[in-house]
Amino acid sequence: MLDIQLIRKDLHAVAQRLASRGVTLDTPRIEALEAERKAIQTQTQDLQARRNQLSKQIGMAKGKGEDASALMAEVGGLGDALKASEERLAGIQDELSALLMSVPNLPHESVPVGRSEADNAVVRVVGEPRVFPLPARDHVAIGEDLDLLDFPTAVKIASSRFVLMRGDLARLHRALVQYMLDTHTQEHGYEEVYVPYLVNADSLRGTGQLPKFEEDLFKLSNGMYLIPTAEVPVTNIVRDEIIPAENLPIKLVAHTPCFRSEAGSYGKDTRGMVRQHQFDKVELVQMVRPEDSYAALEELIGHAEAILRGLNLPYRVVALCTGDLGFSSAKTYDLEVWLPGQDTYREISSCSNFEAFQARRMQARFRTEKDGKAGKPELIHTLNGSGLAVGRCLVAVLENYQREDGGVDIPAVLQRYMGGKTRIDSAR
RNA sequence: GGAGAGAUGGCAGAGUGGUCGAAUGCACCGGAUUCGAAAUCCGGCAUAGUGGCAACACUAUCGGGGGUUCGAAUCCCCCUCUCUCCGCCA
Repeated sequence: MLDIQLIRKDLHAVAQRLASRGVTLDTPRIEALEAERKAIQTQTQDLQARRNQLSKQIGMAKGKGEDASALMAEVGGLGDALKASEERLAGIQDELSALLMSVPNLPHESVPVGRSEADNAVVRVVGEPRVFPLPARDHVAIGEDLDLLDFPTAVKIASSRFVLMRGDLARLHRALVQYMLDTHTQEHGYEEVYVPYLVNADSLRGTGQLPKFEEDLFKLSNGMYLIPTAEVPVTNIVRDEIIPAENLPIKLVAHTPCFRSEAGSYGKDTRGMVRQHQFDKVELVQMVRPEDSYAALEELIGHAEAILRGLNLPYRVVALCTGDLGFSSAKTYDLEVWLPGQDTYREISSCSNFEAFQARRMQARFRTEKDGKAGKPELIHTLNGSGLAVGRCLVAVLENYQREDGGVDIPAVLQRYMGGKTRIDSAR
């Protein structure tokens, strides 16, 4: 959510910045609503003040045993006008807040201006794609030939866009999780948290998935939702909290499954485990002071990169352009890993600075002390990034570490989580 | 799942229709006292919003939502959560 004060003060500048992401703000509607809100709110409050004053007089008169019927008649005359005024005000405020909740964040000034993915800026390229003597196979062929990757059975059990992994592949998946968690907790200073995988609507509103993106979520019959990312439960830890300034920054890491309905993505990435209804992710979340958030974003993308460097996977860092930014983000870097089987870079992590956008929705604040005096609560800045998407990372390992004999080498950093194994061989 | 009790300021806890945004205590902040501290005394101490250059004024908020009333922390309805007991359970 944007700052309503900013919208009141500088509506056209806000509209201009939103235009760079391809969003049109209905400025005449907002201006009209604001003007009416101002008039009606003042009128309502005046009427309420009058009612309160008269009611108090009635109380005093009755206390003294005096007749209060004249006063009661006067305040009775206020009733209809007050009720109408209050209802009108509530209507305007509902409309304004609905409008405000559906407005995306403003892009940071450093974000490249552009309309689509094609306009994103490559920030750096790390590692060189390995050259294979034969055309590289994709992870589906590799995994199925090893008898460790099974889509048909997953379809039988659940539906399309689910996967079943067996044996060493399932273990390699777990090894990736362990490696990521250990690296982030032991080397990057994150605290590991275990969180609910079901969340309520308030939490989803807090991080920005609701109200606009309900169709992307799995909703349960009790009104709760399966989490689409650990960002939701982890970031909402600080919802409605006032954090002592000395506790910042807060750096949390969580491993969770993620559930996405993938509505509207029919036909995209139908082969393999790149786009699934259920996948695991290790998620990094930071809550920081506003002045520190852009430094924290650089740190965050570095932490995600460290995993790929440790696995010796080629990748590149991309700065999303204004038109490609997510709803809540002010600035996003994507991490794209090289997939030899697809002969392309594919997104494996997304690191974003939301500035105060989520914090304002969540009322997540911190309190500073100035000269020993408690200062006013101020909104924190929130960030998060995948560190990394586990399923896609597994795909990258399979495709980059494939052997000509059909086996897969196990990256050196994962071998300790694989009981010392150095390669996965066919069971056949 | 069944039965009962409860939710009030940072904490504890009063308040059951009227000058209640809310007694009192603790905690916290400022001052007095002190060489300094403790103790004591005095004062302050919620959040959000609206109008205003400002001083300030007004409005809303006693778990959440709705209702009754001139007036609701207080009465009524719905919901959520917490606690106790029973049942079930990894």
